[in-house]
Amino acid sequence: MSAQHESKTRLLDAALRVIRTKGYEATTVDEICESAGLTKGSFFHHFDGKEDLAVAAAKHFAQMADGVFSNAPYRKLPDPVERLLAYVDFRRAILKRELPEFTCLLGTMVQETYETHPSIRKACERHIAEHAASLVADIAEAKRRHAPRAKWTPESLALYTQAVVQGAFVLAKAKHGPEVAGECLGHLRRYLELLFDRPGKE
Amino acid sequence: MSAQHESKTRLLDAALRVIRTKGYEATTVDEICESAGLTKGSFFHHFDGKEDLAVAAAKHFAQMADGVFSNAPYRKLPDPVERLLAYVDFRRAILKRELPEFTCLLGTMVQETYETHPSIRKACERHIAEHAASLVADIAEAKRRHAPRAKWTPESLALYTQAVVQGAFVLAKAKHGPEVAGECLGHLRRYLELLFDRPGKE
DNA sequence: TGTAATCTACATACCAGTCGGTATGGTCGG
DNA sequence: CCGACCATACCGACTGGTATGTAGATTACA
Repeated sequence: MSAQHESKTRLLDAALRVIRTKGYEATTVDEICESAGLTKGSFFHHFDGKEDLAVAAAKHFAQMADGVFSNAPYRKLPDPVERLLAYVDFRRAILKRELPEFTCLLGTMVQETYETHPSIRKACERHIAEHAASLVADIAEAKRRHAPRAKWTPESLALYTQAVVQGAFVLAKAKHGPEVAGECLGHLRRYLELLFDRPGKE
Repeated sequence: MSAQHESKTRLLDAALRVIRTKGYEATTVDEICESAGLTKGSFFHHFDGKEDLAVAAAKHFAQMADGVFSNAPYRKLPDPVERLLAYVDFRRAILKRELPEFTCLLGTMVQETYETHPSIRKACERHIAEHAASLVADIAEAKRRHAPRAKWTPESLALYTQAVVQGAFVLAKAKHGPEVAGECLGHLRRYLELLFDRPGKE
């Protein structure tokens, strides 16, 4: 069980690396195999094909991300607003690495496949929605305390944070550097401070 | 001059349609030719290759978008804050059409090509930056009037609006519908209202 | 000894780009 | 006005390379 899973995991890890760098359509099965140190025979033993791999890679990516965020130290903060702001700060801190290491596989793949590969699109949709949902409880609690009569819903604000993150990645890729993404997250933080009556430092 | 340009324009228009639907790597030259009602001979007469086409398509898209925004009626509003909010509303109004008709060619292409096709990446970067720059004057004036001491720069806020737009498109593709994008633009509008001391309707 | 995992070599299809050729329309000497 | 010439636009069959996926043999292990 461990050996087989290790190979499958190696292929999935390789898929993350390559697809995040070149996109889904431009990555070849051969390249993933080479990057994983395996051959095509092994690949097609574990996956039905490239599309099946993409769906599995989306899940793999989501599990990895979920591990990172749910174990992050800021999760222990007692106040929901603090946790929310710390989430943004945490995302910002991640931007130090290389572009393919901090950008989102789901956003990358869905842009290419939303009309042509429904199964990939649905996988990306689901995992993005799940990550957004993991913010809803904190947002709902923060709203109850600081903006109970506001018209927006916690769900829409959670999705908005994801839109900012995805858009920040697009701009970072365009500018070939993470700085612009950091500034975007700064604006997102300011918005949250304003919504929840934090007298930001101006 | 007109006949030749018409063919080239037909190819560029076709490229916009196809690439916005399937992404850059998945679109084939043959498909663009067919969609334009021309043949490969004509294609390679007008463009050096697929990459050259992508750069030209980025410019073509930017020119088209520039025409839409600079001629939009809201541009005549006297107050810079009003113009800025109306820009967001205008973007929201555009979301009625089909996904490939309102999403951004530049954001789509740059996600795929940022590491592999520097010339395309640079074209996307430039045209996104130019569009953002077209908002800076209004933002700067609004800031001078309503938030002169705020720490953020007009340039960073302009880029932030583009990040939200790009991110909204990514989510719209994931959910296969424009509604979520509209809600994201609603949050963006609220942020601008808060920054410029508009007492939003809550 | 049988099953899952992996390998090598291959088949099949497709795609970017090429190439020789045709059509059109303008220019210029006579 | 005529006809030789030329440049630009366009055509479509072909090529070389590459991609996904297949098949059958081999290994590892239970």
